[in-house]
Order: sequence, then structure tokens, then C-alpha cells
Amino acid sequence: MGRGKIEIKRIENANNRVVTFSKRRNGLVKKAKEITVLCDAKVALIVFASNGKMTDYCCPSMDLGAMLDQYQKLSGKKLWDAKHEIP
Amino acid sequence: MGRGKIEIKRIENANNRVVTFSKRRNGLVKKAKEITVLCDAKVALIVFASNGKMTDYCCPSMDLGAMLDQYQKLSGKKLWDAKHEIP
DNA sequence: AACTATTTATAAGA
DNA sequence: TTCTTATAAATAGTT
Repeated sequence: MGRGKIEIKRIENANNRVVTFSKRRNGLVKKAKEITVLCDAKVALIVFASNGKMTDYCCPSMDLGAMLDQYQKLSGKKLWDAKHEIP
Repeated sequence: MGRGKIEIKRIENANNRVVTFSKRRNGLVKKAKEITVLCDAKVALIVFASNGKMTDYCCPSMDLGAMLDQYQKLSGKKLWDAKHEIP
């Protein structure tokens, strides 16, 4: 990519890290949307920047809650329990 | 990409759709892993193929449950409620 | 599953 | 931060 190959390791310079995050987050969401349309896939994506700011994408055909129900069924992992009921 | 530009619309041929799904799902997961490492990002990704088969990725620094708790806080959307407590 | 011609993504620079 | 551009990476069509 760009001018010269890069290693996949933490970008130490904070400004470069933020700029790269912004570009790659946009690219990731774009790819998620594309595979959704091209392949009838269901995709959910949540991204938190190191500053805590969130970006998310969920395919139009299934809401995130339904995706997670399905995730639990297929993975056998439980994502929530009674503790979540008390805010 | 490849030999000629494509339109982003559903791939009608089922075989081509499956092949493209496989390639792009791999690419999407790779990009998710890269932004995690490069930018200290937290990423969760769930993908269902049209046949129902699931692929998922979650960054090592935060589990999916914690990501979803944070998602709810930041988005104000509630992903689950009491109905999930009764299997 | 491997191969390439192209397109696309993007790192660095302006 | 928005735009440009050289180059790496992804991938569509092919074998």
C-alpha cells in the first residue's frame, strides 16, 4: 500500500495512527457493505478507536440483536446473562 | 479488481457468489486484524454466509460481550432484554 | 486451488 | 485536514 510496504505492527506516532485508523476504518466498512450486497451475506461490525469513538455497521436484512442471537446459537457462547438486566 | 471492474450488486450465479464470498470474507477478516494491530483499535466482526455458516473475529484486548456493553452505552440502543433470560 | 490482469486501497507527501 | 500519487494489496475472471 501507499509508498512502500508497511509492517503490521502498532503505529507508534499518534498522528499517523489516527490518520491510518480513519482511512482503514472507512475501507473496512466499505468492504463490509460490499460483501453484504454482492454475496447476500449478513455482516455486523463494531469498531472502537483508541480514543473510544465508535463506528458500526450492520447489514440491512438482520438487526444486530438477531445477529447476536444467531451467533450464540452457532458458537455456543453466551454473550449476556442476568447481570445485564440490572442497569 | 481482477479482470475488469464489477458493479456492487448481488452476484446472481450461485457458484461465483460462494467463491467471491470466501475470498472477500478472508479479506475482511484480514483487514479487521490489521487495523486492530496498527491502530490499537477494538474490532468485532460477525459474518454469516447465505448458507448460514458463520465467521467471526474479535480483537484480543476486549471480548465480544464487553464490546457489546460499550456499544449499548455509546449508541443508546438496547441489544437484549428479559426475554433472552428464558431459553 | 493457482494464476494474473486490473482495480482498489492506502502510505506518504503536498 | 483534504488532495494527490506512487505503490502495495485485493480480487474477478480464467485455467
